[in-house]
Amino acid sequence: MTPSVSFQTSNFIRDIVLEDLKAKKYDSRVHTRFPPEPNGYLHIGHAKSICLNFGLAAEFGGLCNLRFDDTNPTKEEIEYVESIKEDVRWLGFDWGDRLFYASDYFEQMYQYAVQLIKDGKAYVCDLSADEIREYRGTLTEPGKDSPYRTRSIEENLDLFYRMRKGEFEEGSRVLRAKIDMASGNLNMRDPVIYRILKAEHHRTGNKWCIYPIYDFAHCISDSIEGITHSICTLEFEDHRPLYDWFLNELNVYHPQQIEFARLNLSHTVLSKRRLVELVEQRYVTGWDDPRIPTLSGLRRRGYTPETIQNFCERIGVAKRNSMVDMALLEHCLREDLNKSAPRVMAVLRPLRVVIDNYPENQVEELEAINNPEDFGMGTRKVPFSRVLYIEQEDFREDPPKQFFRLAPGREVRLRYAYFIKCVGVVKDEQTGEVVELHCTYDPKTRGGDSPDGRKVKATLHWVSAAHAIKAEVCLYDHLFVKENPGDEKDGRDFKSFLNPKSLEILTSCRVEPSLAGAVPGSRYQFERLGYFCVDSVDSSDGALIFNRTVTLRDTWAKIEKSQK
RNA sequence: UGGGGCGUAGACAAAUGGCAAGUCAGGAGACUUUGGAUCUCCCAUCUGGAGGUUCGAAUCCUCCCGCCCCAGCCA
Repeated sequence: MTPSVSFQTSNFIRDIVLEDLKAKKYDSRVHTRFPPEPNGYLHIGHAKSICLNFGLAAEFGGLCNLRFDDTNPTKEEIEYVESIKEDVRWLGFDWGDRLFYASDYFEQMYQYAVQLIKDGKAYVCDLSADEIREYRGTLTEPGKDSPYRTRSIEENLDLFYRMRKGEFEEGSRVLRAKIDMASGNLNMRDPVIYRILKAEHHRTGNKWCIYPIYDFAHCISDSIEGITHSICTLEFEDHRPLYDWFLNELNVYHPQQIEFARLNLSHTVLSKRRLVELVEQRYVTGWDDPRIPTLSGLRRRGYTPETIQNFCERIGVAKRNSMVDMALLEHCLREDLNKSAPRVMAVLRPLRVVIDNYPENQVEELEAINNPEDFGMGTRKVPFSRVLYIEQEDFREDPPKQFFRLAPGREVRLRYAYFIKCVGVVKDEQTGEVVELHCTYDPKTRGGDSPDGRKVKATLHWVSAAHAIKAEVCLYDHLFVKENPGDEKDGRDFKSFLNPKSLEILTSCRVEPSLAGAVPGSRYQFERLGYFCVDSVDSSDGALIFNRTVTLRDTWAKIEKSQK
């Protein structure tokens, strides 16, 4: 449970823990938990919570439990618990032997509910769901007492027991806490704590037909596990009085609930509802589509756990609702990959180049550095020959101002190879499209330096046509064109902001031969283009498929854009 | 019109009555065999607003304004 990223700034939760430690509260223990409901895939918003909870525990020599909040059998599935475990592990955290389920505590919770009844603090209510809503009142008007509120303890005990036995229909009765129907906090107006659900639970099977509601189950689970700091998101702030009420009435160990603002990321969506919609309605290919911010999607896209941990540390933890710029996530990504990804040359949109004065059948093996940020990663050989491919966008017949790359009559460097000069342009007679370039090379510039000290303004990447491997490359862009697609004011549905260019598939790419056999999931920097990883689902030895994780910063693109 | 929160730069975010950190974005320059990386500099006379307390206020007090959450037998 050692986080590979260390903290740099303080946040209010860390401050609370520090104060508690100083005051020797909770016997100086720090024990947190990450409590997902197994009803969906984890996304980067969950990562913020995971990093916070596990990170705090690690920082202060404490413990963090993984606990599934599985109190609603109608929505939860085993598939999700497996994916959640995998994602937490992948992110870099270890819950040791502390994998728990709220359902582990169902019997204890039942006993606690009985205790509340015996103390006159809970009652069985026969009102229908609609009636309960009516009796609850509104935001500005108090509710009114249920006619069943004054049932005797004996009757309540009997009815609750029979609810458990399955004698009643779903929806016919619930157990409610007896608190205050006039409270300004709606959660305190005699909240339901048990409902009848005749559904099979993924862990307890058909043992139960009554299930506790979140508010009751969560605080008790925290209490049983000896949690010290129960960290959750802002929308539960209103539930804290209830969390405290149950634990006080039950007179049991009492953790403290602390709320923080959930993550919002620009140009994407992080709500479970919207993610489900994108997946189920096939706007994306699945939960691991590289364009969505699920952990499985980010993983397939080529993100590293370190990047995500680092990002989560940088965004901080506060109570203010905010929207983090995707550019920050991408910055963390580039920072990480720049240090670790081996460099390689790949041409996405090939333009054929013939070196007229290069011997027809000659092949040279030129030495290339694997990572200029880390010479320990060594060097490799790349083949050079008479016919090459360069990137289409690296040539302009009529170069605009500040375009330093190849143009008729202009000399540039081919990385690790030679200076070449463009001496001829072949066009398609029909379309006028440039289909081939003729160049000459200067043999004295082998390796890329000229003995006479003459300079070139650009260095291009290239591959040898005869040696390159064909590959497919998926180019990804933001899934949404709008910064906050979740803002559906004006009546626009979030899906209307989908970016039609979020995926572009290039099928005629050429990559250098060293990439033969590249293993799925491995990451590379394609020089001058960006970071790419071998797709872990669709790629194979015979047909390499790369996902573009993120582009390199592109100063030229910025200049070009400002020229328009 | 009830209850609970939150307002510091384009985006995040520190500061704990002592003179507005840091990061991203943006701008300028240096360097460069990746227009990458790296380095340097610039980017809040000011903390939603107005008053007040104080030698001193983003921090304390008062009033005002704005934004978010809550009326599931979801979590």
